[in-house]
Amino acid sequence: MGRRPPCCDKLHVKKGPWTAEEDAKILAYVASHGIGNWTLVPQKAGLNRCGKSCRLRWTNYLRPDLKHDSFTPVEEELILNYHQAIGSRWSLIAKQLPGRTDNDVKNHWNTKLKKKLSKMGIDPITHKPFGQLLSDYGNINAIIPTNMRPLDQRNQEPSEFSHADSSLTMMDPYQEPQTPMSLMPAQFQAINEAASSSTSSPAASVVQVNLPSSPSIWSDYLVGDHEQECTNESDLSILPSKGENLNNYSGVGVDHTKNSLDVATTSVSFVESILNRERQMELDFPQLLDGYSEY
DNA sequence: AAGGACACCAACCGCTGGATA
DNA sequence: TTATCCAGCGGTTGGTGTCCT
Repeated sequence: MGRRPPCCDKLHVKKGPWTAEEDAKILAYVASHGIGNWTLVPQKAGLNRCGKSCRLRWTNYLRPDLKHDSFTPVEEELILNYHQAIGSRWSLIAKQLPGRTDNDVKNHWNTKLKKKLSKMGIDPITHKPFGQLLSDYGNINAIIPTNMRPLDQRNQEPSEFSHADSSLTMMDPYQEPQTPMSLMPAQFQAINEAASSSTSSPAASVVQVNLPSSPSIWSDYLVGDHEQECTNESDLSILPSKGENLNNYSGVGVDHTKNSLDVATTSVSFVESILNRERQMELDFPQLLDGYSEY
């Protein structure tokens, strides 16, 4: 690809907060012309703004279908569950929340939900308790093949930092989930398929393993709150029934017939999930790695 | 009352992939 | 096939309001 020129003359366009007058111009333009080529909008609407800036103002603030009130507990729970499942794919998550934009969801996550999880002692990236992450960290040596360790460590078996419970070191990432997520809508299959079809983020490949595996998820700590909030049928309709097999939601090319190992029911660590997943990919798709062997 | 710390969120930046000439 | 344009995306920044000392 050739070098892309700037979308507008950045030195001479206005930046910063939008005025009511500018908003009115965008609204008037969209009302009469609809949404089309945003690069032409500033010129046609009489705005001294970058077209991209106009598009963002419309999509994130002016669109008539947007909600401007605060997030409800149900919306928050959905965001948390989707984030645990597919990572920071804000646009995909926002599509499941009518009236919310990816920017809204992202901001709410960064300012509220991330901190909320941290305060509860849960890592907002992996959605696992910090204590478990620390113990899993001690097991890294145990799951790295000997020939991949630094030379000076190859004769060492699991280090002194290893978790006392050896069952954690041989976890099967495809094991059955032990605890249903309190909110996991039926649309999840679709969203997860969308996530898997995208190549822009590595999250999906990790998520499909990570999603059903943790019995210690954030919502375990919120049962009381959640039960209070979800009192009407429309809320409850999106909940999996008690004991429902959440493998239905984990989709994305995982062969759950691999659950033949009768392993402990404790969860798989984030790192283990990645390493196990990569090993499985090597077995399933050896041709994918052909090109890398030269480097 | 002042001002520093913090929280919130609108807006920007830079990158990517799809469409098209 | 290549170059270009555009929309969409996620990460980051900066302005503003609120709280606390």
